[in-house]
Amino acid sequence: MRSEAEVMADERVSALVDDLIGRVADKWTMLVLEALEEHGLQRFTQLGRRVPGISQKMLTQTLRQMERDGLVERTVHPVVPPHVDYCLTSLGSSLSEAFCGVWLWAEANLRKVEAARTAFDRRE
Amino acid sequence: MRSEAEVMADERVSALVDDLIGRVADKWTMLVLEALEEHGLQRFTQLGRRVPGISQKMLTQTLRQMERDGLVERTVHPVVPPHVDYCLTSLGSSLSEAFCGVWLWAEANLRKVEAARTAFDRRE
DNA sequence: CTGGATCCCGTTAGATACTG
DNA sequence: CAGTATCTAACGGGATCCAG
Repeated sequence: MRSEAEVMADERVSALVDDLIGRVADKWTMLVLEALEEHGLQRFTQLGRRVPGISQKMLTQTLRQMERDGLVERTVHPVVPPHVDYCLTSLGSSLSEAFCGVWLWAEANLRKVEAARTAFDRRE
Repeated sequence: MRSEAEVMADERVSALVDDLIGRVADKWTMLVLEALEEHGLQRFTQLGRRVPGISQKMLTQTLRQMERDGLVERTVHPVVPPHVDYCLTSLGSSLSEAFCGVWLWAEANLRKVEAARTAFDRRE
């Protein structure tokens, strides 16, 4: 049988996991992750073009967070004009791989979701 | 070779996929999905307890959206006091399965992320 | 009493302009 | 080029209110 301490430890851990999921299951994080995975090392502005709809602010913020979480490596080249590039760490790569299933799901089930939406809206 | 029309169609599709990812890669959606997958059919309030930190407002909103997208089925029993329960559709189940890799990743790499964070914060 | 809608408020995202 | 600053608009949380 499991001790009370073990149960409490598990609860703390799953709270942390939920927290991490909350961080990582974010629209921009996923999209940036995908852009970095697909096109490899690239610069800030390139990356921005690869993630349609993102603002520079959210791009900066998302990249900072991903860097802090160890998903992305940021390299500053001390030149003028400034040159900064980003690439996935192995941790970031592994997350991207984990997200692969979601991408496939989205591609495969896009039509079903659209159908469900129109059916739902009609029902209103 | 691919016609211009095909390329444009692909771009529209990938925009739609990005959009769908944006909807589905949401903290609360993922957490609700997981709670429904793990505990099966359940009522509004139960579900709320299973997703720690969610407000009733976001629970309602998330469930409505998931219902509209065909991920969740909502059943109202016309009794007093009201009884409403929710369960995953097969589409919802398949998404939950697709997310499975992310959950495993989060559990497996929690420590690495924490380490990366403290290292990053120390560097400041 | 449950499920959920509404209102108010603080936080956050987005657009634009500006800087080293 | 790669951000930061600023403003506004939208969103999330909490309390309250309502219908069955």
